[in-house]
Amino acid sequence: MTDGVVERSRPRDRILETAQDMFHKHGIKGVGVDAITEAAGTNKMTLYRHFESKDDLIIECLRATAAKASRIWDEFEARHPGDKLAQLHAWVHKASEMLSADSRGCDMANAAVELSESDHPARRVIKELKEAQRERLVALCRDAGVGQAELLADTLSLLLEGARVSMQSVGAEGPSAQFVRMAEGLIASFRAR
Amino acid sequence: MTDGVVERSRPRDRILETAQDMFHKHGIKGVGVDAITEAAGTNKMTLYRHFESKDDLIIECLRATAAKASRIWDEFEARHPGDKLAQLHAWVHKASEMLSADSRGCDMANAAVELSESDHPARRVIKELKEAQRERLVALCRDAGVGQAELLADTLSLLLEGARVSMQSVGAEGPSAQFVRMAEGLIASFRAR
DNA sequence: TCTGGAAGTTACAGACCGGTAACACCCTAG
DNA sequence: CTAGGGTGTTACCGGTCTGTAACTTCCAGA
Repeated sequence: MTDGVVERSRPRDRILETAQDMFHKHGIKGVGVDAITEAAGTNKMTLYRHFESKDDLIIECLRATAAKASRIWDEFEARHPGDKLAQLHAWVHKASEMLSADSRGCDMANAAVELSESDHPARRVIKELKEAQRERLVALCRDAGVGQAELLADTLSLLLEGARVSMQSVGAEGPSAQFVRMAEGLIASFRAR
Repeated sequence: MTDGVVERSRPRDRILETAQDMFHKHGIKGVGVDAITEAAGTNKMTLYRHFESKDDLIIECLRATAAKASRIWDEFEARHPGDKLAQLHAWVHKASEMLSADSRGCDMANAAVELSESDHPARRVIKELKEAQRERLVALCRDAGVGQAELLADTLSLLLEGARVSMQSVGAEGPSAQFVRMAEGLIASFRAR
């Protein structure tokens, strides 16, 4: 289960899943299309029959990642229906859980770092997806009855983004280890007002 | 003054300065040694006479960047001698200033994202330099008389790291726009205890 | 003025990159 | 059974990458 996703499903799905995994682990510029297709148990021609270019594949991977994240958000609502504050705490808990489980951070943020050309087609996609996530967190904070919901959401957002990138520089014993304490403290402090 | 640093100084210095600039703007994997030497007004052989490899050059660039940052810290002490709280506020102000002036974030964090191989020689250097910066911020918070200095320092650190990476994903109008408000609010809140 | 070392020049090696052409194969729908 | 679309295979293109070899030029210090 390291790199080779060779279950029998349709080649396009295997390529997408494998590419997501490899881009995440090794970075976008650190993985060639040959390596992806080989790990997906197929070949380069099949990749280019399903995706216009590597850039196109990158974009589809980012969309797939965002869709996964969206499903996790749906779980919060399913587990704590109507209780927005509980959902916010679930968000903090889940974020911390994912920090512990994986040290390669956020695919979209990493892609934004790697794809420095300002006109790269993936950049507008990254921006769109990140903005959607931001709005969702703002809405959650607002519905949880917190004053200054935007500010709390943005602060939590920066904290998490920072934790994910700090993990990659200094490891799990660095500042990111205190993420839950920071986030819970902030929520309490904003609610107290 | 975009890329070409062709003033007459010693080739090694020109290469180092140019490489820093180009790695920062275009990413490490986005710049080849040929492009660096050309922009530095020299050639590849000269580069390899002064640096063992591209990896070695990367490491020297990171050290140079950290040295620059260290000089900025020294300015805080020079401008507000003894007044640690003023220095902390100066840190916030300077951080925000640098966020506005540049949207490519922290070279060390970016390098950690790009160089995903866990045994890359630059990784331990990044960790060392980042840990030194963390200790310096912790000391500043402690000397400023803040309770829970470590927690404040780590929170500020994650906020800034997050702001720098968020800037690259969603731009300057995103959550990072509130950095000063967040940081000042945190400092006030920690001091109130 | 002579000399030694630093720097510049050209060419190249060997690997990898994204992307394409041409063709053989297989499996399923009709 | 047959036709056709999806898939696999091989070879290739032009470009870029890090790194090296061999040679020339330049310049400062004795």
